[in-house]
Amino acid sequence: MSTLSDVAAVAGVSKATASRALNGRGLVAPETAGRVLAAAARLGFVPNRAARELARGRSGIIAIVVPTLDNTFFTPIIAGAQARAEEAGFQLTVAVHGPDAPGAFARLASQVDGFLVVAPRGSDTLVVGTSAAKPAVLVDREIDGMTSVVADTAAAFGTLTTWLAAQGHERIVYVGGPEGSWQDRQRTAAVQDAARRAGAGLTVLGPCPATFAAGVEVTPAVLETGATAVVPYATSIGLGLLLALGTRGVEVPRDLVVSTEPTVIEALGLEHTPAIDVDGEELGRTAMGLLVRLLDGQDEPGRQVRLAVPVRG
Amino acid sequence: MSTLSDVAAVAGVSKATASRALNGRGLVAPETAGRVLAAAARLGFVPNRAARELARGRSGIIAIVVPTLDNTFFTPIIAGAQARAEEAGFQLTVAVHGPDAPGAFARLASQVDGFLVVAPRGSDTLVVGTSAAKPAVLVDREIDGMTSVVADTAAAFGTLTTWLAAQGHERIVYVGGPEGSWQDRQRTAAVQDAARRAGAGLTVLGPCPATFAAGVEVTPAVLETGATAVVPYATSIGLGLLLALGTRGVEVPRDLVVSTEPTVIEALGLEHTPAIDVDGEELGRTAMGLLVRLLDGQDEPGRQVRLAVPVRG
DNA sequence: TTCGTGGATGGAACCGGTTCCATGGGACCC
DNA sequence: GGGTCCCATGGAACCGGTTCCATCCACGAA
Repeated sequence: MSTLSDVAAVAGVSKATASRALNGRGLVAPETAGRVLAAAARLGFVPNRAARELARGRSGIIAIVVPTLDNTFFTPIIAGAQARAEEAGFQLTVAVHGPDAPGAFARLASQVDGFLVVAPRGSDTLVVGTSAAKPAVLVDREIDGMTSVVADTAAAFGTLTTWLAAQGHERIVYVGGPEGSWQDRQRTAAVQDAARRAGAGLTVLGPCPATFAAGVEVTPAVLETGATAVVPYATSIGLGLLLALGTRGVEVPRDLVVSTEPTVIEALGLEHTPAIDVDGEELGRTAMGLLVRLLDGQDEPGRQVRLAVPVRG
Repeated sequence: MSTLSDVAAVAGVSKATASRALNGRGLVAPETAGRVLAAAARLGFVPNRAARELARGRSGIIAIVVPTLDNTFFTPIIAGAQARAEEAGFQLTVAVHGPDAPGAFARLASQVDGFLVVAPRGSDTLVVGTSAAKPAVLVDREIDGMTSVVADTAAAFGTLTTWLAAQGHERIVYVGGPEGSWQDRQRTAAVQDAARRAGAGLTVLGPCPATFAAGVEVTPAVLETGATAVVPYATSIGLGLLLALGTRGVEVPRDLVVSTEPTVIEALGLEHTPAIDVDGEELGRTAMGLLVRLLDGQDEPGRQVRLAVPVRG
């Protein structure tokens, strides 16, 4: 492992100049910079992260805190954040916050430069309090004063409901998400509003955890309403529904339309089925982008970004 | 943020002694150590990770490299590894290796102390070569000379096949996993062996990517064989099968038995359906445990651990 | 009493970068 | 031609720990 001193020696300059040349800061003669860069390349120089962190007083690590890894809604977010972090020269660590969220934050806070917080549930004050120690960006939820980025699924659910009503569906079911979910509150309101405007009957079921099993379980209740269209909170719930409907001989979408996401439609060859298309990677990427700006002081906390969510009718 | 110097000053000792007391190494008089610990507690001292890394020449970070986060087989492994890493005082970063696996390794290698490698596919030499720079533990795959831990699903698949044959199934289908998968080779061999011994007819389909959509797609081919039992490589494939069978009016398990995992059985209320129960968290925990021992020099590379996988008939 | 021994402690070097500050030299202007 | 200013560069301090080595002290043995 070669060090900065080695590079400096080979290039015939001091450590100080070598450091400046490699970081692109400060003023270095182009010719000198070229020599340093060449030397670094030849030696395969990789800066020692620990030394850099110590000198800069920054860890270069960002933590993304998610409730679980078992929900495929979160994983693309992580992937997107990871990609963007790498571009910006940060490392990402994934922390799963179980029941002991505050404890987990406290332990991490001194180790990282900032947080990406994915906390769909839990009280506002808890989220704010635990992530106050370091700059943080809230993902897919909004709290006043906190920087956040959300997929505007509420609007998408509204559009989708309107579309269903326009297709002649007079009885629609919305299967709600987990208890206390911020997004569920938004979506419920949007769906109710859209149904009311369109004059369609709406039944709201739930709360339901965002799992496959919950979708299976809620199926009888859905059928009981006599509805011709279902809008489930999450893809996992929708899959559970589809599976349970299949075993009951209910044909989709002939007997009942179940809204879902494009990948499911494609996989199953469903037709005449509406879908919303949340780009989780984009969500993660954007959130990380905001956090990097916060850390660089290019942005003040509190900015709220909404990403449009396409609806495919 | 208080530093070691602060702690030393408060305790009335030198930095050297304070360090020794806090790390439990070297010899420190019990009375002195007590004073240092008390001072540290009072000041809320948290050692600066970067400084410690720099001095020790160890980063304290371990990377787990997975092919994707979208497969729920990998995520519990990460969770288990994460838990064990925390116990041992390591941080875990999750790296997703896309097409550029060697590049990803090279960039990471200088930043971390070791690797957990989850590489179900890809050639042996590639895996060995890319992870040779740092101590590594291979997860759910075996390569001579590398430390590894695998869930012995091959044995479980064999047992399961035997059980199916004993239940009277004369025609069985095994839906194979992704092309080049090490586990798939093991499982195929085990299933073939068990079927032959039991005198049951076996059709091997595939290769199939471990996705939901692949399960849907393979369904017609499965039905065509006239088999009464299917053993899919992965849970995701099995779910696709179940879904597609439902839409075709094939009742499970009356018309066709589909082996799966316990959580699916429970969710769907399936009966008379065999399941194998891979404990992903345990896999991750064990792998991390092995890596920690490697890093501490308590173990030589090359140890291979197999975890038994229960079969529920 | 003195020497040897070993445990507790402190001083200081060191890990590998970053950055403040001082210095030197060249170009430009008067 | 001389003075000024600015830019490129180097020296050295510093980030906050760890650890080698020397020192000091107390105790037991000769």
